[in-house]
Amino acid sequence: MGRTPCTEKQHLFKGAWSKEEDELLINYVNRHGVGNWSSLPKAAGLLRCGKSCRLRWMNYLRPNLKKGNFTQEETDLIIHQHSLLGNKWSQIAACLPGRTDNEIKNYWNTQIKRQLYANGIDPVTHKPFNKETTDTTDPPANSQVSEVATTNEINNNNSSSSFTTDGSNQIRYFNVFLNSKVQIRSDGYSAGDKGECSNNCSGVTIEEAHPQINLNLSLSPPPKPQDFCVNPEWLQSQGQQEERALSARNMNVDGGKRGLCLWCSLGLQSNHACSRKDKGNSDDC
DNA sequence: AAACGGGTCAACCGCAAGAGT
DNA sequence: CACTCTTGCGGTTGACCCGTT
Repeated sequence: MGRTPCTEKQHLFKGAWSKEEDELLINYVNRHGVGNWSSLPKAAGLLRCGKSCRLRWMNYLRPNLKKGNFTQEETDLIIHQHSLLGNKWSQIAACLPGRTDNEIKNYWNTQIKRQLYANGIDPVTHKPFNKETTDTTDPPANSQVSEVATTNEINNNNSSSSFTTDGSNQIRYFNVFLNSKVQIRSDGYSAGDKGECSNNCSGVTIEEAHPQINLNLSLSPPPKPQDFCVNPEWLQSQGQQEERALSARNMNVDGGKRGLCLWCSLGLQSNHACSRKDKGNSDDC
């Protein structure tokens, strides 16, 4: 006997939530907390399936949700985390307090992905498109992009001059993200609803704590991806260090203005987040 | 002003994993 | 061990918005 899909249950609403439904759900959760989602609708007087209630609460109604456009730091962090985790939206969301997996997924699919494509970067592998490989959804396992060095390679050499660069934006992209060490939480992964991940990053790098983890950007997920996440402030400081290092070595590989955000450094000034309503976060651009 | 098309995002669907019985 | 139930996740859909023609 199969389970009856909640959508097939009679007398249950679907579609957009009304203000009254929202209030019923909020009032119930405020009084009783989140317990059993399957029994919650009936107890709260809602004609919705538990799944729908949970989704509404998690993605829209729960407190401390951040509304509005993504900041440049958040965007950078999403791309970086995606390069490590792939489409593990919930894990990426855990590193961005107040953001939901659904929100991040939408943002990725509607904006980031398109911009990466436009700039010749495969959003799946985070590598430049291989000229011989047009199927980006399933690149050959042994495909290599000669210009790309792994994080380990870069860190071992401690210099971004270790791989060939013609000063392209793509190389700049990899300098930014591959040189960013990844922090591992000391208390394990427990971000969940509170989005507390970024507050608890310990500052231990993957190389130090998990030397077996392959940081090469690829389709393959890391052995235990939920174990690491990036502190935005720390990532930003790493980016500043990178800028200083490049300056000291006279290696401003983007060939342009210093202090550029990722999008500008990729040559995406015309249509990236800086030109959005939240551009106050990216004055440097 | 209306039609059209592209972008955005809330919500749904199916699946998988884990817990409970 | 087998089955059901619940929860959570990722992919997809469709309504809505907005700019363009």
